[in-house]
Amino acid sequence: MPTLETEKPLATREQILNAAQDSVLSNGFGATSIEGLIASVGISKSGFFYHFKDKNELAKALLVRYVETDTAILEGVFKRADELSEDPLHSYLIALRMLAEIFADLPNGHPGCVIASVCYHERLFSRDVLEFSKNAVLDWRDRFRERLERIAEVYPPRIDVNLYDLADMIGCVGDGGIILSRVTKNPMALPTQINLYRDFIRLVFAEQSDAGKGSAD
Amino acid sequence: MPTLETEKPLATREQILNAAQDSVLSNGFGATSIEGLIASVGISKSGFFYHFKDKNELAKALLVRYVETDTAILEGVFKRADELSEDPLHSYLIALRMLAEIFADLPNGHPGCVIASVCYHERLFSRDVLEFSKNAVLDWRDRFRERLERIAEVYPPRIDVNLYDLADMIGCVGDGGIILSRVTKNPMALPTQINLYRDFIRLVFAEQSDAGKGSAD
DNA sequence: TGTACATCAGTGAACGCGCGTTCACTGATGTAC
DNA sequence: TGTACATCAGTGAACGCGCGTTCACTGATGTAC
Repeated sequence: MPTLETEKPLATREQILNAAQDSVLSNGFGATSIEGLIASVGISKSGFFYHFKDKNELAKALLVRYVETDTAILEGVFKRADELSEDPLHSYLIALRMLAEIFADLPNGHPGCVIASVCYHERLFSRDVLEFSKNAVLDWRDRFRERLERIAEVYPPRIDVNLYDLADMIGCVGDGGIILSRVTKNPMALPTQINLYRDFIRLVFAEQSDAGKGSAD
Repeated sequence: MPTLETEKPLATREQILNAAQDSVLSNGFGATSIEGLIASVGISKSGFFYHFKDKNELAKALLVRYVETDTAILEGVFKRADELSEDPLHSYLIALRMLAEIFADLPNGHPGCVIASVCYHERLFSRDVLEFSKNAVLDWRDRFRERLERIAEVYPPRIDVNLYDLADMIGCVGDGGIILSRVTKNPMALPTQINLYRDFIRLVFAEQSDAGKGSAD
């Protein structure tokens, strides 16, 4: 009586990363001990060092995995938004709404941003880890900025605004929203703030005097 | 030949807190060792324990001091802004500009937010520390919200917006801006984001059809 | 003014535990011929 | 198909260092009478 083939074995390395991310985001990297991780995963200490040559290698792997996951989520959201509307502003607003909904649907709220955690432990990590972190942020900025440029071509901005900064702002509101959610223990704070950024975008680009073309909502 | 009386002795306790804040914001609390602190301050380990009964007491003192300082800065900014304009929107916009300038003038950028650091180490701290942190955020929200209410009475908001959320947003943009500044190593990212929030406020409340009363800038 | 005591701001030595890391080893599975 | 070797995914024991904390003590200053 064989069970379904869809059961996931969940590789040991992945289990370690899950336990590590949970601990790093709630205890900090310095208070995340290998001893604690192996206890929660159920392997020996040598088992850990088979997967990661040292603790710094664990941090790097954690960061890489987080950035890859987040980038994939972002790409997915933009792809679906583009399928729903060809208008760049429409699509951008839909994507933001989707992001807010994804975070609102997480049962315990957003688990925390590994990039933010790394930046508050910066003296612990090597230059390449910090560079990777920076490049991820610049990549996300570029993805948003490129869409904002396309919007600005169709909808001239109502105020003089730098599109790089406006692209950065979603990351700021996101990271700040996560902190606000955690501190106030209110998971909805993050999606609420994302929707507020969305309102800002609408005010900057839409609802011009040509009201005939319909709401962008 | 006595030196000026204005020379500050800088109490040992204050020196410890300065060294601790620097380390906590750049290494994290777990990787901040008492051994390291006493080395940089130049006292013995027992000297440290004379001032703080344990490491958690240090965290609490750090948080309390940070919140008090930040609250004082905020109160000062609002007070000066109120002296410069009686109009609630004007005053709010002036205060935001001042905040952005204060951060822009810090030579190495904002040192980091202790509240944010605490929230990314939450499992390390006792309930009262987390409560204190939460209350500080709720207090700041209230200070901004109360001003936004007064603005909304004079300038009906152009969009349907929750003033609590709009008050929270400055904190989010601030915390997110600090992270952006650190990750991209660009101290100007934080003041730039604050000015972007300021643009949002202007779009929400000002530049209504009654253009006769002059720019709010 | 002198003396007794209290408080302040620490020192110095010792404690045991847990940490990250290393090393020699192993049993199961995969591959070459 | 059998045998030899390589790789994978770990185990178990030991290491020394640094950590937070405790304890008995101290010299300088402040206060009571």
